Amino acid sequence: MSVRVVLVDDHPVVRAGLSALISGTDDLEVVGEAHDLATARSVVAATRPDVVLMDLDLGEGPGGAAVTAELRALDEPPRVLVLTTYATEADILRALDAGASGYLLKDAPAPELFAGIRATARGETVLAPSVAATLVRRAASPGPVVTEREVAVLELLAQGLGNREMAKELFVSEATVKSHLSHIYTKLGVDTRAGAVAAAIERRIIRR
Amino acid sequence: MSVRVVLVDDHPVVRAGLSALISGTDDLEVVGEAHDLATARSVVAATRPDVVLMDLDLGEGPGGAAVTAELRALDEPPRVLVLTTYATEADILRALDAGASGYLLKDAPAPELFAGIRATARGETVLAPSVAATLVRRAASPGPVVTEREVAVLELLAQGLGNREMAKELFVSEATVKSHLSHIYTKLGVDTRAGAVAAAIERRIIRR
DNA sequence: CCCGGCATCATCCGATCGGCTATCCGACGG
DNA sequence: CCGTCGGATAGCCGATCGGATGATGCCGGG
Repeated sequence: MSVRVVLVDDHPVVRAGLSALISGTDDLEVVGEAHDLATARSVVAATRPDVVLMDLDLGEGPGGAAVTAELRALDEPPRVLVLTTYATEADILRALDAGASGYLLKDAPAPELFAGIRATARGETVLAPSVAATLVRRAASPGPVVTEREVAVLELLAQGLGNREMAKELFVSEATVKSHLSHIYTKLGVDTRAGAVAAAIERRIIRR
Repeated sequence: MSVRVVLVDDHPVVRAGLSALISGTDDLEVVGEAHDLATARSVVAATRPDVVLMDLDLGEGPGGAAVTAELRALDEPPRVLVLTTYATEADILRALDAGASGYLLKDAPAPELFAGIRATARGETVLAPSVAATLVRRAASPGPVVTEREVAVLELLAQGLGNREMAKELFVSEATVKSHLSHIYTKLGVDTRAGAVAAAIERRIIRR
C-alpha cells in the first residue's frame, strides 16, 4: 500500500528528478505529473493521489498557491506538500493559507523529502527548518508584522507605482494607501519608499 | 565514445533528475556530481569531463559563475554549459564572461537539453532563445551601463536616504544627486526611487 | 582636434510624498 | 459588552521629488 503522489512543477527536469528519486523507494509512487493549473486539476481528478508535491512558481499563469487552493476545494482533497525554492514570509503564509499541509525547500536531501511525503500522507504537518524558524519568529515576536494588505502595497511599491496607481490597483482610495505606507514605515523602521523596498526585500517579505 | 558530463547544482532533486534523464541516452554519461565549488573542483579534477552542467544559484557560498571561472582556469578546462532558472542580463553576462560555452534554461525540454550538451561537447555555443534575444537586444543598443557614481547613489538610495543626505554623503551638491538619479531612471527604465531600488537589486547592480 | 560620455552644478515648478489627526466599521476575544 | 486590531477614508501642509533645461570641465577615442 504505497503512497500515491502527483507532481506539480513547471520544470521537466525537476519532475523527472522527483520521479527518479521516488521510484527508488518501495513505499512511494508517482501516479501523475502536471505543469499548470488545468493539467493539475484533471490529473488529480483522474488519479486521486494521497499527496500532491507542489511547486509555487509555475511560470506563466496561476501560481502554486492558487492551484493548492483549488485542489483543496475538491470533495476529497489530496494533501498538498509545497516543495519550492524560495521561502519568503509571504510565500509561506499564502501557501499554508491555501491549505498546504507542509512546506519543504528544494535543497532538501532526498531522505528528508521522502520522510516529508510519508508524514504528509499520514496527515502530519512538515516544515523545513528555515520555514519553521520564520513562522516561529513571526509568532514569537510581539513585534510588528506586516499585514496582508501591507504586503500587497509593498509589492506594488517595488514596481515603482505611485500612491494613485497603487490605489487604483488595490481598489481603495489614495488615503488608504498612504495609511498602509505609514504603517509599513513604522514596522520596517524606515521612512521612505525606497528604504521600505530595500528592507522588504532584505527581510524576504517580498521577492524580486 | 560518449560525452562525459559532470553536474553542478545544489539541489539533489535536480541532480537526480538530470542524471535520470541523461542515463536514458546512449551517448551521454554522468561521471560526477557536485553541489558547491570545493566539490566541483575535486570532482572535475578526478573525472576530467567533457562538459560541466552548471547551475548559477548554488545557495550559500560562491555562485555558479565563480565556479565556472575557476574550472575554466584549469589546464585542460572542461566546457561549461550553464543550466539555470533565471536569465537576467547580469546573470548571462557574468556567466559568459566567466567562460561558459552556453546558457540554457531549466524549463527546456529534455531533447533540447541533450542537443545542447552534445553541441557544447563539440565546441559549439548554445543559447536558449530568450537568452539569445537578451544578448541581441543588448548588442543592438549601445547599452547603458550604470556608472560607478550612479551605483554609489543607488546604494544610498536603497538605504532610504533623501537627496540632501545623499549629497552630503557623496560630497556633491543636491543638484548632482538629482542629475545622477535622472540618469539612473533612464537607464533602468523606471521613474521612481522605489522602482530604481527594486530594479537595481533585480539586476544585481547592488546587493542587499 | 573634436566629439561624446561622465561628473558637476544651477534654477524653476508642478506633482507627490510623509506626517498628523480623526472617524468609521467589522471581527475576534476577554 | 467592550477593547483591540486591521482596514478604509478624509483633509491639511510643509518637505521633497521628478522633469525640463542649460552650463562647465575633464578625459579618452576616432
